[in-house]
Amino acid sequence: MSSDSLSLTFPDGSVREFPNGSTGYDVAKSISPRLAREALSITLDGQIRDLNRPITVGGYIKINTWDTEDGQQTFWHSSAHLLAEATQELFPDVKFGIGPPISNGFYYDMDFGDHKVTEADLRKIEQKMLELARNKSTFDRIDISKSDAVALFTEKADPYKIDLLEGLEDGQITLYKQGNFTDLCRGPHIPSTESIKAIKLLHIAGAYWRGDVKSKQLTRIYGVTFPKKSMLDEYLIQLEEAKKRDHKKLGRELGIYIIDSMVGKGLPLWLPNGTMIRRTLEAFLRDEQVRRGYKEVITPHIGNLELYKTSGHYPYYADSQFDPIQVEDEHYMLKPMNCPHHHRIYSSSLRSYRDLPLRLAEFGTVYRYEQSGELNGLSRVRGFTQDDAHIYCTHEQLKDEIKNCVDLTKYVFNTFDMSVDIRLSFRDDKKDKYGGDGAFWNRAQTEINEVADELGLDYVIAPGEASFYGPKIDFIIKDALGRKWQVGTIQVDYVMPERFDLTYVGSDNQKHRPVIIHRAPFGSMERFTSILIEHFAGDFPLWLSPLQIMLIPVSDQFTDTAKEYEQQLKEAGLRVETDERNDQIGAKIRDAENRKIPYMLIIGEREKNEGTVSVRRHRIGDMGSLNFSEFLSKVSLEVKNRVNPPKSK
RNA sequence: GCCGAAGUAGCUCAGCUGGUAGAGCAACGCUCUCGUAAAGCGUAGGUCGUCGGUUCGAAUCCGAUCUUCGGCUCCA
Repeated sequence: MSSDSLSLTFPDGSVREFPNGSTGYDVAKSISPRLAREALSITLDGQIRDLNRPITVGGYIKINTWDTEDGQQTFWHSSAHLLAEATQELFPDVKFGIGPPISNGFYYDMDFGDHKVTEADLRKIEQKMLELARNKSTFDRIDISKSDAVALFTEKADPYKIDLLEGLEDGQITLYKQGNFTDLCRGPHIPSTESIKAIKLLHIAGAYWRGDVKSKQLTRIYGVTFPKKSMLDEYLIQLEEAKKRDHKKLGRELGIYIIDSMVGKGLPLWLPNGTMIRRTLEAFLRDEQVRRGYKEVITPHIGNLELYKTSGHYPYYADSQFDPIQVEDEHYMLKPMNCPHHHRIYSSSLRSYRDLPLRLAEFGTVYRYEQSGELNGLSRVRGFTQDDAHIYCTHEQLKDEIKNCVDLTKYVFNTFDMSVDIRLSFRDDKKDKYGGDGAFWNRAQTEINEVADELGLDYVIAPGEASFYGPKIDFIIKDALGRKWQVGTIQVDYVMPERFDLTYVGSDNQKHRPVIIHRAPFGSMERFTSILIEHFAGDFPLWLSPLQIMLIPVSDQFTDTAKEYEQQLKEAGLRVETDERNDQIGAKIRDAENRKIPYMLIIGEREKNEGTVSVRRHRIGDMGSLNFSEFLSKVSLEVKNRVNPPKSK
């Protein structure tokens, strides 16, 4: 290959030669004029680059249009610059922080001085952005020396940019300029503001500079942009749909839980319907755990402060615990976790290697002080119940036990057809964040990694996300609004056995240290329930639904027949009610549909005579008539198999 | 905790620049005895989150406070 030409490999595997110095635009144009028109950037060997930047080295190339994630990121990154330009026009004294693209749009952190940004400001900035976009300004890349860059931002009196520059090396500093706005930026950007056709600034938030609470709090403006107006409309409709699934809204409408200000912030009260769901979930997991050799225990809601000094949780997590309670001469803590209690159960008798693994499980309620601004419905609370268990095992048993935990966790999520992301949370190099011996840590991380590979898990490794006593496998799920929540977790712990001096007698008649696995498939019953509400949009599978069947007599002369069926269904273990109200059936059906009751049985003259029921399925509609006994066996099977609700729409 | 926004009937919301509150649904009562997403009529329900201030007069303006929501920070 001569230096005058470039060899580019395309996603379909084809390889083509281009003159050295060709731009992404040239390449796109050689494929089709339409692609050239729609291209936003290219990805060359995994790196996103400007469309109009000359390519000097060959490699794997992708042309990024709006339809690709890389294309959207480029688009939104440029949109952040447009937001900054518009803001600068309207508020010339504003200082700029950072403005990256995010998974659904972009933001820019800015220092508005004494000005408080309002909704009205957002609308004005939006208008200015649209106006500037129509100028069709190009995004121009400028290579600059560090000293020139410092001089430029000193002149602009932009302290945050100068702060950023301090962390950068000379020789790799670039600026991007569009219209009258120049920003320190590594890029890349779309060719011109022209393609930004629809803009919505969504909300204002405070954000600390560099994420540090001690730094100045800047004003963050979130926005989203699209190349077509219709896409924005569609996006806004989607947002509305997501809000309809919000567990805080459905939680109230379906009588699942309330948060009462007199009881306290972050302290949910489970209503009868919610309690039914939760108890059913607990029974589901309890049965599965019994099958897998767990023993259930019960421990109190408080514990002596000494317990948490021994574990190291106190004062390590003092900031997120409720203050100790003084009783006579002693101090007690509302328990922030269940482990220490379980460790003491382990210690309560001499353990032989023949006793291991010992798997102690508890639906244990814990209390943590969460900052008030962080509380959120059932997702983030101050008192919650973990489906906790601690597995005490020998080192030889560890990997199999981790596998069993992964298997159980996956079984749980599969039951609900939920997709989860798996994260291996390891430690980073901030040593004081973690307890225990470094050698134990390395061993535990290696073992977790090996298990994940042996099971063929699809995972990402997250340094710095470990707990203080050990690395973990975390299961992460997204809520209706795309926010991520950690649900299940599996943690390997070599630290607590040391701190609590846990031992077992081995076959060699010597004392040995067990290893502990902490695990919770649901994580927290509160959070998991919130995720379930949003996952099913309130349409729970039959086995979980608080009320499974509503009997609807056509008029009150059929109420007796309905009540007979109600009795038989109850005896079969189903949750049933008869709607005896003096309403027309249309109204009763509508009411049952709104309450998201899985089955409605309509009973009138015909059914009474034939011994049948007319079956209506929530969201599906009339399913015709069945003999009562046929219906009973159908629903019994549906409960037994934990069938997920039919998907429509 | 910090930044921003919002609190009017059980729920969803109206109430313009100050003249002491209004609708729909739900609830309750009566009538209708009804066939797959809303029958008709009527009744009751609010010291407008709370406290203070301005004013002849405050749901409306100002301050404080509480709660909730969206973020930030934190998360064993």
